[in-house]
Amino acid sequence: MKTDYDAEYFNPEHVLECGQIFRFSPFKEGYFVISCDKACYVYTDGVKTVVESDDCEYFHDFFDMRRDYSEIVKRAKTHNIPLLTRSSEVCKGLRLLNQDKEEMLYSFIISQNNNIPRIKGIISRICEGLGEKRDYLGVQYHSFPSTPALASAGREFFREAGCGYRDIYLAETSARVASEGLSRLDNLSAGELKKELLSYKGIGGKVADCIALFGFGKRNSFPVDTWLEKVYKEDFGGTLTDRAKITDYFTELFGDDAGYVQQYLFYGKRLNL
DNA sequence: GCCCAGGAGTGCA
DNA sequence: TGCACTCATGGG
Repeated sequence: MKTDYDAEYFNPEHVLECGQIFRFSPFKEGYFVISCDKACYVYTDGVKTVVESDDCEYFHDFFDMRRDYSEIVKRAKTHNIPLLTRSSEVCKGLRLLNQDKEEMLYSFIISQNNNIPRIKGIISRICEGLGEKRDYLGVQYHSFPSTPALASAGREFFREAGCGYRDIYLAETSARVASEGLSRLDNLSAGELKKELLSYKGIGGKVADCIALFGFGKRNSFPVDTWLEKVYKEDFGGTLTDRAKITDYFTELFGDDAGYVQQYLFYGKRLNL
């Protein structure tokens, strides 16, 4: 099955390369994208962006197609911040994905003090070791492992997958989630959710904000990493150094658009716009 | 060899 | 509470 969308506010490169997802790779005229145990092929053909999948309904929601991004871009420009204006215009095809909670939880624990190419490699090896084999369009891939599979893998498995010192975080947190589930995180406000996420081993402020934003749809979250620290200093003239306070500054400034703005700024800074 | 990467945990004042 | 130190690992 395939579904096509207006390409103006749906650019696969912007959506995938902006750092919110780690399981995708160039494929034919576009990208092969994996989420949980599902896969799709996404590419742009002229003025249309096409999604091919066995579950187009899932990926319709995954790519956040019910939301009007022209309004988000319009509001971003009203702040008159040069980097944000440039980035939201050049990257107006960027969309925030609605990703799986558990996949985000484990993926962003791995992301701490790490670089994106290596994060992708580690996650890929974990999926190959513990996930289930799948096939779509002749491509072999593995599902993201279930929490029980992760919990029974043991610390040494994660070390061999290249996680480094984060091995213990994954072992402990997956064991905890295996025993108590994640339903305790449902129906919480963004503030309450972050507070709860901070109680897991390996989850600090920045990672909690990423999980809330990408996994729980808390679009008023604003993760501050090394790139956003640089944006804060160079493009907002900020003087604070505490990341928690910088996060507060941005969330108060951008409110319910904070998460979208954060992605425009993060990706725009990395592209040196 | 150095510095950096979508940082967080720990110990100590 | 604040702050320095440490933690694997691969790329540039």
